[in-house]
Formats: sequence, structure tokens, C-alpha cells
Amino acid sequence: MPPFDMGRVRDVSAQADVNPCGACPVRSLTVCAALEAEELRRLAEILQTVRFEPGHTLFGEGDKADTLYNVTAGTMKLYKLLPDGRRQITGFLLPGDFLGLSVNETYAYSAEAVTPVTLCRFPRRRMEALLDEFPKMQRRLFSMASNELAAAQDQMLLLGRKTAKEKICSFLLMLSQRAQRRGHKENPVHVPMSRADIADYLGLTTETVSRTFTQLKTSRVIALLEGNKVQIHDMDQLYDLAEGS
Amino acid sequence: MPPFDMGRVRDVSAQADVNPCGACPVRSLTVCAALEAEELRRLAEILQTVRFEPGHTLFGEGDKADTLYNVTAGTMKLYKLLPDGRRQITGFLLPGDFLGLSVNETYAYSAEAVTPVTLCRFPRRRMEALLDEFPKMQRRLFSMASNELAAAQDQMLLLGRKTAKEKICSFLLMLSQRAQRRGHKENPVHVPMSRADIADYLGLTTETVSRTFTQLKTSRVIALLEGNKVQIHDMDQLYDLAEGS
DNA sequence: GCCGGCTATGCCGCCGTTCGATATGGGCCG
DNA sequence: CGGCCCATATCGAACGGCGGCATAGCCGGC
Repeated sequence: MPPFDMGRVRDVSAQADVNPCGACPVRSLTVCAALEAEELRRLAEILQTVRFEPGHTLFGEGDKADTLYNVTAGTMKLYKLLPDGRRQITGFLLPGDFLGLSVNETYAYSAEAVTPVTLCRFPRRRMEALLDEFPKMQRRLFSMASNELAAAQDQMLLLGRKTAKEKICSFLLMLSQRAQRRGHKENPVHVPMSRADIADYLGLTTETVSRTFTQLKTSRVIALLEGNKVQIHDMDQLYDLAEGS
Repeated sequence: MPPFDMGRVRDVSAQADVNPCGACPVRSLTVCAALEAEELRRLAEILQTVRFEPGHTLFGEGDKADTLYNVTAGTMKLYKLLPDGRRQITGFLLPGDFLGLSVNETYAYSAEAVTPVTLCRFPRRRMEALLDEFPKMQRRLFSMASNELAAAQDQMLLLGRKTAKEKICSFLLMLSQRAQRRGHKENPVHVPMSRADIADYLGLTTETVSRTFTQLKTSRVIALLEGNKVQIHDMDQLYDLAEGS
């Protein structure tokens, strides 16, 4: 992680020094995976690297959507609110995930840092111009959006039809699989978000989340380790528990 | 509606006769809206028109995803199943909606006709070739996917955090707004799907759906009319009820 | 007119919520 | 280094909204 010490930092080395994208650890996962060296250079020209602390709100629902982001380190959460304060977290973003697609010029959700995060930041206009110029990039972005759509449908099944226990098991499995895709070990799985965040992601309360973790621990399905890590004792069993079969 | 009388019909008039897309009533809503006359002609070359009766399963979750569709008339439902039969309907498709995006060569959900439907049918390979050739079409498809993503996030908020009453009110509002976008009157709203389908879309049971409709009727928010139509007495009130404010 | 599927509704039970109290643990300061 | 403090997590008890089941009513099709 670069040694930044401010909330927002303009990465002047992007233009002057070596191409930062060339050394990007998550490039293969992102929209940038589709690009050649020359295209990467063009992308780097319009990019800023920024860093935020946990709890920082990147943007709020309804804000003007003039910026796109790519997560390069840390975890973010996206959420929507009801007037009385009820909250639904619609997704957690991990390194390599894209952020900032919008429909009508405004963001449809809020985005907040869960852990310290670093992001690549693209002005929307210039990004769109690049997309027109590089159809490969457009196609890659479309493919990522399709993947998110499929994940959203999985999440609908979870929210609408799964029990508390199935939801927690599905959640742990998802974190494990996403960690694996990023080249980390699948077990034990790192769970950086709070019980409240997990509850608002799964359509539960913090109490139910706590109780269910305790229940899974008591029945020897998982173990809670130091540093927000969860050891999964039997991955196949967890998979079955996640689908009620 | 063309006078088809079979389950699957190859529309031979597409190539031989007048360009059918030119007269398409929902073209402005679909991916085809982005196309010029010449591009439309190319699209028409690879297209078949098909028609299905209610209950017909277009494809199932896990099937090989070698075909894309565009709904031109009627209503379809998309759903996912759990091993024990629990079902979550992830969306209802109306004329103009696109269908068949997939991640790993297989459909991630099943698709079934709710009412009699007519669809445009595109072989996946040839469609992808056209997308490469016409970036405007690719961009349009991406924009439609972004819209669906936003709708999916709304649905997550509904499933995870709204009460039964709020869910039903949100559902009626959505149908009303979608009807309006298609040039129909927003009120009364046509509700072609069964209580069971509504329940599986909103994460409820049929009984709760029935009870909630009765409750809304008793409190004079709506009235149930002939022909599966619902009269909304006060649209603003319904909007407030849908968000719990 | 009869039959079958869908819808409506009363009754009861349960899962998850709500509320309150207690435990834990990490950060900060003395 | 130890102790305090506040946020978070955990746990117990009571409540309530929604689900499950059974029955009755409705409507459409043949």
C-alpha cells in the first residue's frame, strides 16, 4: 500500500513516473484487464489514486455521479436507506471491483469505506470518451455489469427465501470464494465488516447475526479466530447449509 | 399481434417481406432503439419471432445460454429455485425488456411465460458479432444492464427491509410506472400475475399477499377491479406507504 | 351444472425482532 | 504498563408480524 497520509491525494507520479497500472496488483480482475500497454497509458492519464479511512462516505445516494472508481485495496460497502433510517447494504466491494455506474446522472446508492481503502478515480466524461475509443474496455465493463447482475439475483434469492442460518452460511461462502478469486486463501476467511453491516446486508438484525454465529460455532461448523477471521471446518457442509439441502 | 398458432414459429417474412423491426411497437424501449435503418436490417436477418402460451418455460436455470430474446408482447417471469423448491422470482419482463444475458455460457435463472408472449429471438453468436460491429448497440445494451442493476438494488432494499404492506405498495407503484413508460395509462394498473407469483417476487406467502391486498382495499387505498386491474385511489399516499414514511 | 384451480380468511405457532442487560475488547491516556 | 472508556458484540426474555394450515368462497372452463 502506498505511503499516503492524507484523505485525498493526487498521484502525480501517474504521469511523470512509471505507469502505475502496470504494477497494479488487481488489474487482472478489473476493467483494465482488457487493455494493451498503450491503452493502459491513456487510462493512467485520466486517473487519480485516492485513499480513505474507515467510515468515510465516498458519495451519497442522489449525489451527482461525475466520477467512477475502481477499488484497489480495502473493502467498501454500498447501501440504500429508507426515510425512517432502515438500511439495506446492496454490496461489499473488494479490490478489483468497479464502482459508480449510474442511470440518470446521480448515484442510486451511497458508498462508504469499511476498512482503509485505496481507489482509482476516473472523471466520468473522460472515462466515457475512452470507452467509446476502446470497445474492448466497453465490452469488459459490460461483462462485469452482467456478473454483478447475476450476483444481485443470487442476493434476491437469499433475501427473499433463505433462513437466517442459510443467509449467514451463504455470506461466509461468498466471502471465501471472492477471497479465493483474488488469490488469497479461502479458509480461514477474513470478515472485516461489523455485525451491523452483515445484518443490513442479509436483511437481519445484529442480534440474529450474533446468535447465528454462536449457533454455527456451537455446532462445530465454524470457529471464530483472532483478527476477524472465521475458520470453516467443513466447506461442503457449509455449502449444504447455505441452500437448505 | 401476428396470427401465429403454434408454440414456435419461424418468421420467414422477416427476410422476404418488409422489415418487421420497422413496425415494432416497442422498438424505442429496446436495444434496437439505438440502430439506424441499415443496422436494423442486419439485425432482422438474424432474428426469429416466436410466441408462447402462459406457463411455457422458455429455458431453465443451468441450460446452455445460446439464445438471447427481446420481449415484444406479454409478460414473462424470471426465477431461481432452492433445492427444496423455494422460489424467488427475480423479475417480471414487459414488452421492450431484454432477456438472456449470461455469465458462464449457462442461464443463471429460469424464464417462463406469465401471459401469452411474443419474443424476438437472436442466436447468441451472431448477436455478439453484431455487437462488435455496432458499438452503439453495445452501449445501449450496457445502459439497459445498468438500469436493471439499479432496479435489482431497489428490489434488495424491498426484500431485506420493507414490511409486507410496503412491499405490496412498492410493487403496485412499479407496475404503474412501467406501464406508463410503455405508453399505457398509469391507473388503474394491470396485474397479470397470480398471487403466488407476486408472493415469490416479494419474499412473502400467497396468504400474506391476499391479506395485504384486502387490508389496502379496506383502508380505501386501492380497489380491485375486473380483469386483474387495480385502481389506485391516491398515488401519493401509495408512494408514502411504499417507503414507510 | 360440475369440477378444479386460484383466492380469501380465520386460527395458531414460530422465527426473528425488540428491548434491556451484560460481556468483551481495542484505543487512549495517565 | 495498567486502567478507564466507549463501541461493539452477546445473550435472555417477551412480543409481534408473518407463515402454515385448513376451510370456505369465487370464478372460469368444459
